[in-house]
Amino acid sequence: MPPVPHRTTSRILDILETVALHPQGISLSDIAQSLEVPKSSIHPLLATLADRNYLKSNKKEQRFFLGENLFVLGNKFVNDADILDKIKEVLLYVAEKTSETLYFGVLSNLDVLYLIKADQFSNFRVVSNPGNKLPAYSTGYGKALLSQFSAQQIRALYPSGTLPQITDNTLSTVDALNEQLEAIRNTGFSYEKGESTTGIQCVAVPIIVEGKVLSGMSIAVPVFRYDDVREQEFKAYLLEAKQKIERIITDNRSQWNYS
Amino acid sequence: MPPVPHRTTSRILDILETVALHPQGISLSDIAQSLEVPKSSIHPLLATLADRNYLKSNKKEQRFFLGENLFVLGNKFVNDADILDKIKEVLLYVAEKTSETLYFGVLSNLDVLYLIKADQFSNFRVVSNPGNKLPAYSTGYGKALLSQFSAQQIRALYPSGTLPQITDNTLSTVDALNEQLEAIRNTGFSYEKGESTTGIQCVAVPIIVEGKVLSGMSIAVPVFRYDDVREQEFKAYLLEAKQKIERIITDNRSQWNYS
DNA sequence: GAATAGCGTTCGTATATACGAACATTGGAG
DNA sequence: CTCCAATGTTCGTATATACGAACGCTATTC
Repeated sequence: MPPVPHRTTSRILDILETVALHPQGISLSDIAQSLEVPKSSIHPLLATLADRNYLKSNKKEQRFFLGENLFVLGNKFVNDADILDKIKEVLLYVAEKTSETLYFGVLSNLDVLYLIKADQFSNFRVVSNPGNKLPAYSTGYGKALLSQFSAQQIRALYPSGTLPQITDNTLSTVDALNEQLEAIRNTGFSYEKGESTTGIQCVAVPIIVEGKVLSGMSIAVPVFRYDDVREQEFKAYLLEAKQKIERIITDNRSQWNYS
Repeated sequence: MPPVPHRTTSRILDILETVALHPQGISLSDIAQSLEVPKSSIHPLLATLADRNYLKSNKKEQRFFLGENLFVLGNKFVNDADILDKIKEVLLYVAEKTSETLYFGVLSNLDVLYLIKADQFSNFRVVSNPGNKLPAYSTGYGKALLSQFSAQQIRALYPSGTLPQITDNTLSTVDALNEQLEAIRNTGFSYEKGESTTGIQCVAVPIIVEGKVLSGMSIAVPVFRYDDVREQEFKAYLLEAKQKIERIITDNRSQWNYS
């Protein structure tokens, strides 16, 4: 933590995030207005970011887009170490056995960040849906990740006591969340029923290494393919995969820089 | 172009790129030494980048790594529009038909940037992954992309007249490159024989929309699976895919912000 | 266990940068 | 065709920031 956050650095990150929020492009003036800073203050920053290909400027339409070098950096984050490849193999195995979709990710502040998605059909290695974030309390593996915190800590993380709704089924209160987290700590399994995407149910487990919840994994299933029998099957595969992955992480501890 | 490049912005990008070059982590002092700036100058920048999760600091080992939010931004670059998904489908079709690996990418300065890779098997050790860059002159589709420039322009882009070697087979002179580019302009096909990865041959085509070379696509094949008969087959599939992709781009012109 | 070498951290001041206002340019409306 | 309302751009000065040196901390070495 700096004495105060470095202003220019914060602004550059704000700029990138603002541009990211506008896939159709955004003008210098709109960025300035959105950040509540003078146009002239961010003008040189934008010019440099564009010059270095971290932003792309469409000069005709006077709009800025994200630049290719962000893609390059973003991929370096996951591609350098092969530990994620090994984990993906485990996920693919379960995806093939169950014909359902597996997710693997970590906690990023109060959001879950999808690092890997594995399903039967799109098993080529393009960073696609990974990279998305969702509020942790609204997803199966998000709740698995939150289970590392005590009820008291959870209350401190969500001081308002209420949780913004994503769907009709999203948990709405911190008390309800804490109740589920307690169950997760006791049983080792986390459940989600259409709380982030209507029509999708999940079972999830936390990945725990040396007593710490490092990441989580979930299997996502359309409601119409979900029943009690299959749930038992999913849980068995999840447990098997969990152990494999915890072993992989233990054996490659130095490569784990994701949480 | 700014009056002069904005110093702080440049430094932040330099920091990120320096950290990216050190997957095993790098200390504040080493970053400072590498950029030839005082430690105290970048200290607040690093603290802010880490605080915002664009860098991750391992405080025990005093090392910095790339942070998850770079992954988030990098994925926004490709995920927002579904145009790349559509192109991916075309590549996957050819990958299945030929059982070989397809690449799709764009020019980024003098490098080729891999945007999509499509192959049948996910766990194969691969030439390159999306997000990687290679010198354009050393790859099949890189040469396809360079074919949009005249011999004179190419000489201006590589003023030394010589090309750094990647493998034993990399083209070594700009004259040799220009000779091949002329052939590409005439035939529409670009060839590579182990010039970036020993043992891999490529055939590639440029993707041309409204007279402009926007991107390129290649099929990468181990030498031992490559022969004249298959080459004809590859070229037929590439032509078919090229037309499909050019159509996709034409129909989704507004989504194309990649080059 | 003392000494050392490396690291991150702090702080006052020289210096680069951010700001606001005025200017320039473009596209669209009347 | 003219005007207007956007946009991006420039420039001098107030201001935040970068610098260098000194400090403190930790871990390794002898």
